[in-house]
Amino acid sequence: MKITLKNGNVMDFDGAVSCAEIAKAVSEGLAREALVAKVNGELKDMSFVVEGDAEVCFYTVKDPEGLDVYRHTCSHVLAQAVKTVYPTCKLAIGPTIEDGFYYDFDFKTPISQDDFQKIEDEMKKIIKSDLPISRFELPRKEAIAYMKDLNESYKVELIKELPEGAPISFYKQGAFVDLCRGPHLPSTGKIKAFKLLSLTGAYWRGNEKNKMLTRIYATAFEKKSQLDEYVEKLEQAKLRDHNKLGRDLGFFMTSDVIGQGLPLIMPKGVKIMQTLIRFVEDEEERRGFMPTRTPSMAKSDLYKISGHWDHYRDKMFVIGDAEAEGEVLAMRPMTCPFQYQIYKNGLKSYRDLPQRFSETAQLFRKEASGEMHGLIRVRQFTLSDGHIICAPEQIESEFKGCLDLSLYFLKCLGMENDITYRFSKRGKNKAKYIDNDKAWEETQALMKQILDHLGLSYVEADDEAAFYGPKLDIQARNVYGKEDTLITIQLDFAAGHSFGMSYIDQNGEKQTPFVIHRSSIGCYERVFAMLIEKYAGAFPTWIAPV
RNA sequence: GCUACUGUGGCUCAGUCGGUAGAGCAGCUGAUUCGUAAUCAGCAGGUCGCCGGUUCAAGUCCGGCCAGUAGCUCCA
Repeated sequence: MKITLKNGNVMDFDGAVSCAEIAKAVSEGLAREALVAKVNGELKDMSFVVEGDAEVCFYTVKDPEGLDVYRHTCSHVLAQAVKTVYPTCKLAIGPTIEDGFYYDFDFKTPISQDDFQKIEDEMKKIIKSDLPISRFELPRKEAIAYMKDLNESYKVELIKELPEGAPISFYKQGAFVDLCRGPHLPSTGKIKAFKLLSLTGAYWRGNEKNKMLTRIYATAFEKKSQLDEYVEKLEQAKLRDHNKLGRDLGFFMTSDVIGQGLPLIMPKGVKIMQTLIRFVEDEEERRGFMPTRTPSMAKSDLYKISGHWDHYRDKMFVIGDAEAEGEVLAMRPMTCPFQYQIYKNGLKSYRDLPQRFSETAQLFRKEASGEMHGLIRVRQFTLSDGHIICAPEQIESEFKGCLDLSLYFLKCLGMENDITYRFSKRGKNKAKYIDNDKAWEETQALMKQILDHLGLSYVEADDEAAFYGPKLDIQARNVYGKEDTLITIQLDFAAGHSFGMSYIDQNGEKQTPFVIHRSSIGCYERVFAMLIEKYAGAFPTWIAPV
């Protein structure tokens, strides 16, 4: 049978051979270095036996595929070590992630980072023993019984949800067996450099209704020097962290008695934010936006029309008691419904459209207590918000105008190359969104069409839309590589109808306009944070048009 | 909200088995006058996050709360 290698060479074998044997036939070096093989497009263990003609290529720890398998095996070593030290704990899942891997455990008694040394020592023993790793499959019934015997209830749950007919594979190293699709390294001794990084909580299957498990984050590299470099990189990132640097430089502070998510911007910080805000407002005006100044709170009546009362109430600061005072006000989480009132003040002709409103506003959102972070996630924030009320045929050009404006600001800030686009759509849980299937489908299709016309490369994300429409998020990464949204452009298909907005078209007929909800800067505090990190606190003379 | 951790002078941190606070840097004063960040001497500076409990005695033990960090969930 013929084996075609990556370089095009074809090798002949008599009958079935394992990937390891093929590698050995190529060279001793490859046999030593290869960690995993791709056979006809599928990643396989080195022990996988090829039974017919096939295309085979090998990966070492220097390849992304190899490094991924290397880290995944390391997560099994972690699991084995934890099971050895804490035999009563249960295993959940242990995938690789960017820059490392994690494993989720359900411990009988909580552990702390002080226990890391013990676990790392045990991992070193497992690696030193160079345990061979072997794969085996079991039929569903036996697989479930097997994991039940081991009291691994999470694994039982996982097996039960595997599709009918899918192979149920296990990997065994020494006395330790774990349910896993694989592939894995040939033996534990291949791992050279690893480190446990942090200990956190994580819900089983990412659902907050489920039990909170204990997650150990870790990473592994080919060489100790690369590991040290990575740890050093993390240390360096900490020095640029806006939450440290911004406080050190006197840009902002927080106070126990003021509250979570309510940073105080200090004089030096205000100067920078103020310069930025003035620049943005001037540019908006230049591009035909009309400024408004609307209240920071309104009666619940307004939010009932907009849908916030039904879809967003748990995120709002509600003031007053309806029964005692007969009136309930709420701090605004968005400016939308306020500006619509201004549009509605007077009859509009098609000649008036598009109407572009802008406002630098303070918004208030009751974020859950654990979600606040420096200037990135706060309960009161400032944004240059705005709405474009237009005729349907104007949507595309207006959308493009919004994007142009946003990109202009980012360019002035030197961030034009730092951003990514995210097209956020409605998800399966329809209860979270305004109920109108047809409008959702149409609006999402329209938005996709606009994005494609613009030639944007974007990631599509389900179940991340605003409750009233799909959105384009313009995101940037913080110093740790975590993405956050800086600017959004949303299509609000329902606002025209729900607020009774209208205009008279050329035929003298009453029409419902379309609404684009957009921000020039989605959150000045967050942009400020990103700038502190980007420029390590040493701001260039960027607050000048380019 | 959930899990884990943290909270001592402006900053970085000590504080052992409970015996009512300590260092370095910064600051101030003086000396020195050039020391590749940080020369020498002296001085000053603390409701030990807050509230309560145990105790003869709490920074230290226990409970509650507040705030911060990592992550989960959520999100601009």
